[in-house]
Amino acid sequence: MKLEKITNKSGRRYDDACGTAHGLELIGERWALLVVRELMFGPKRFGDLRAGLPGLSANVLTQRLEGLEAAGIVQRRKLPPPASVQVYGLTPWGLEAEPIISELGRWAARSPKHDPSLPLSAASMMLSFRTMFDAEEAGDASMVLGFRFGEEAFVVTVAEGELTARRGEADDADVVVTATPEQVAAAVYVDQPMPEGSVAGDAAVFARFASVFALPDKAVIE
Amino acid sequence: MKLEKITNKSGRRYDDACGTAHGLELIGERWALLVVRELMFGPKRFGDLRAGLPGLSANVLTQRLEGLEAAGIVQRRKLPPPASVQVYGLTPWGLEAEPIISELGRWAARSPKHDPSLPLSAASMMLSFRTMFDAEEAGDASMVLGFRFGEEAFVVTVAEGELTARRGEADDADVVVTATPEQVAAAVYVDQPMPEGSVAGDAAVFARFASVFALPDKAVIE
DNA sequence: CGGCATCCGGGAAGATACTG
DNA sequence: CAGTATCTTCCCGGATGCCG
Repeated sequence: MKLEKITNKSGRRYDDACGTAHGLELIGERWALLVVRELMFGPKRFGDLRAGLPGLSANVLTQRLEGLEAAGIVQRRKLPPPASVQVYGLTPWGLEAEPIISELGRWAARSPKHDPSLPLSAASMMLSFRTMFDAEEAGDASMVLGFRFGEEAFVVTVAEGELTARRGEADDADVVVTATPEQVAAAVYVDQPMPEGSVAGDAAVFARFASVFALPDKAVIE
Repeated sequence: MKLEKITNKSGRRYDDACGTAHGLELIGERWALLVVRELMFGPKRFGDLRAGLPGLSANVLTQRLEGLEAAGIVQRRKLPPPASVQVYGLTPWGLEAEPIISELGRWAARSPKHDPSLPLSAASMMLSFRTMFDAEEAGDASMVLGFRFGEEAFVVTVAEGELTARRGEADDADVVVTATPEQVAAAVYVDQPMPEGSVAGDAAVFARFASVFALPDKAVIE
């Protein structure tokens, strides 16, 4: 009694002209936006993506990458020899999805149910700097920090009320932090001390840096 | 040989401290963000929600509303007699999700695959005004428009480079439009003429109004 | 090892019918 | 009108295995 259900090419559409609905068709599937998040600081390999997204299985990651590539958000490239490795990177348009991630993160951080003690990827940590930076509080502070999370290194610059964060080694940093993303989050957002020896250089700079971030107040529901 | 899979109360978490990941747990399920969108201009009844979301079945809507209520995003209220009707409305925090919807919509409108000829709800149309308003283009224009989509009526005001849109009857409007959301979208975004008799009042005002919106350029992928 | 196909169990989404 | 009950379909997540 199978009714032939002529599958209309992809049964699960919203059929809605609204841009938001179309956005959900593009990046609304489970894990999709987090894959984009992981690529926000540059291309990554399949395995490195998995490392930043515990719980995401290989077959689902393959599906998401296929979908994102078909949508024009992700591009697979082959690094030139001698690397000759396949990597996945965002297209310029994909890169412009950052405000979505930021707004969603800023809003959700106010949830009473948000648990900041869970694991955190390096990309999340760096993006949260951009999202939670308080230009007012920073004033005219000027500093360069290096962060090293295992293999991944980042440079964060604060100057003229602006914060920039990018992948890369810090050559002229005031302070270099070698730790886990979770430890940095605890120090910056919950004012916990960093482990011994994890902060190399001017510790006062790191303390000042930590002071220019603040989690938003929790939303009051009733 | 079943391995006891101690189901941790809700098998599908992201286990990620990132605010974005938590946001996806709150409003990342299918349809959830669109339900929030439909409530952006005020509380609605169950059936009216369905009307704005064709394709969403009753049982799924029930699940979404339960989830959103548990998360503190939606509140069910009972209107005072003689209405005595149950409605669903956003909490103050839920209302603050609008930037997420806007950013997602603005970004997705640049997708090469976006099809603006699909059906459109009244709430989507009104939100798109807020999202796509070009203050620069508006200059010092000042006008009041009324929109009527079947039962729903809205007032849109442009003044001092700002646009406001809210539910309500337009008493002092320069022009009142009675049409479908799709027809308005075609007129505003694709410069098509409105049907005969759908624009009551100063037609020049509506023309000027339509000129202060523009769809963003399509993203170039390669 | 990285990338991807395949099989399977569980659960969410979708359609329809039914109830107060 | 506002949901609930039920059934089917499909997606997600885990395991395994193939191939470069």
